[in-house]
Amino acid sequence: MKKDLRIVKTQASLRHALLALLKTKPLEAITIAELCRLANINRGTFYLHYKDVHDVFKHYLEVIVNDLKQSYEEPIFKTNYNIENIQADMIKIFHHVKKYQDFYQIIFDERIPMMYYYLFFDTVRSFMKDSLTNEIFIKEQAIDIDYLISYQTNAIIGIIIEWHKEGYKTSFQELNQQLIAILSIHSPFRERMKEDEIWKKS
Amino acid sequence: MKKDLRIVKTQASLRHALLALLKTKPLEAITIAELCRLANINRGTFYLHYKDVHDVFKHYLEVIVNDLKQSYEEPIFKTNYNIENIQADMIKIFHHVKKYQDFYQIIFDERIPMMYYYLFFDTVRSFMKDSLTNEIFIKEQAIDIDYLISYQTNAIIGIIIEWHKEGYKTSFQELNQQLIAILSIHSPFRERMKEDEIWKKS
DNA sequence: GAAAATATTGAACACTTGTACAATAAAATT
DNA sequence: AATTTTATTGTACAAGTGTTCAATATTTTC
Repeated sequence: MKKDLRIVKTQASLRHALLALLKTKPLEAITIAELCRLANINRGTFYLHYKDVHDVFKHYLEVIVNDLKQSYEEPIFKTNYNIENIQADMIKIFHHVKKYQDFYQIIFDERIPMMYYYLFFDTVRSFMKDSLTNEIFIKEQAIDIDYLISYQTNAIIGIIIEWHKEGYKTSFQELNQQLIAILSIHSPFRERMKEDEIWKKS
Repeated sequence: MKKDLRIVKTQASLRHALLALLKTKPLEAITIAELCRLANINRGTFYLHYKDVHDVFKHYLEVIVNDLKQSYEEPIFKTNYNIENIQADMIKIFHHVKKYQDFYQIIFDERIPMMYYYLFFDTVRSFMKDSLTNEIFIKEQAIDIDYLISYQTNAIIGIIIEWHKEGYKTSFQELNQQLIAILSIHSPFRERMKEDEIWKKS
């Protein structure tokens, strides 16, 4: 069985209409009615395929997220978890966000529902999980791996939030430099701990 | 000049009606029309005070956020940035979220706009800023402090997101234990770096 | 307490939303 | 090419949205 051409045509028409409208107004201002008018689709037909305008937009986010996922298929030698690998992984994310800046500006908009944030979060989180799960140092601690991964994931997204609030002015190379610098100090306690160690040894 | 009693009465009435409705249905399902019916307020009057239902809900979030802020007024000896202070600071946040779990369940709901997330983020961020700005180790590096603070802030919220997805089953004491454990390994690179250091010294 | 100021009301408007259903059109199947 | 299947349409409906305006009610000010 093949997919009904009418369905393909209807959905494509609505998606294209959404892209067109996004050039003139914010996502939250686009109504189902005007989307259907522009797409030449009966409004009743809309509800046979989508729940709301976000449902249509979600398609594009899935395309974008798949592009990000695909960039992680590249065979990087990941036997050891080190700063070069993390750097290579995270710069991909920054590059990706910059590439689709127009979309991420929508996704991080304060009027937009959290669902897009979570979709992005879950995607980045899956990469983070792949990188972390086989590390021995975690098993030594009484750490719930899920909390650790969410901690690390959201930290990275925290940088992107700051980037967003800044209007994406910083280049993604510079952003990557910032991340490396932040990771190099490891945690706010590093200096203090070092002092402690020195003190203990003296 | 004093505040008009009619305004006070109207807004209070709408706010109370919202609380009542929240016990029966999710925030996103509450319409302006039914809110006004329950509050005995003319729908036209609603628009003189609020833009939408979220605008009414925002009031409660501000009350909650102020409660969190107030808990940071407590005089804690913060001359040195160390793990005990961070522990004391962050356990407050977890305790706070648990205390207002009913609200944070709404705030982190995927259907709800990002605005609440940002309001919470900005609040936690301001605490983080106070803790970090005077640290010398930052000035040594070429780190944009804003990126570092947003990184740290969102990392903490990442734990809360995980908590939320889990249904707040974990106790906030246990959650705090997790945070301490995560912070103790500093970063995923710590073990690796240690190895490097050992290697260099041998 | 009277006058001035202003918040609230009710009614109306064009518009959107979500749903239902029979009629129609277009695709897939044979 | 004829038949079956199903997606789309047009229409209708009750409810919500956002705005306007004159009439009314309430509060503040003097």
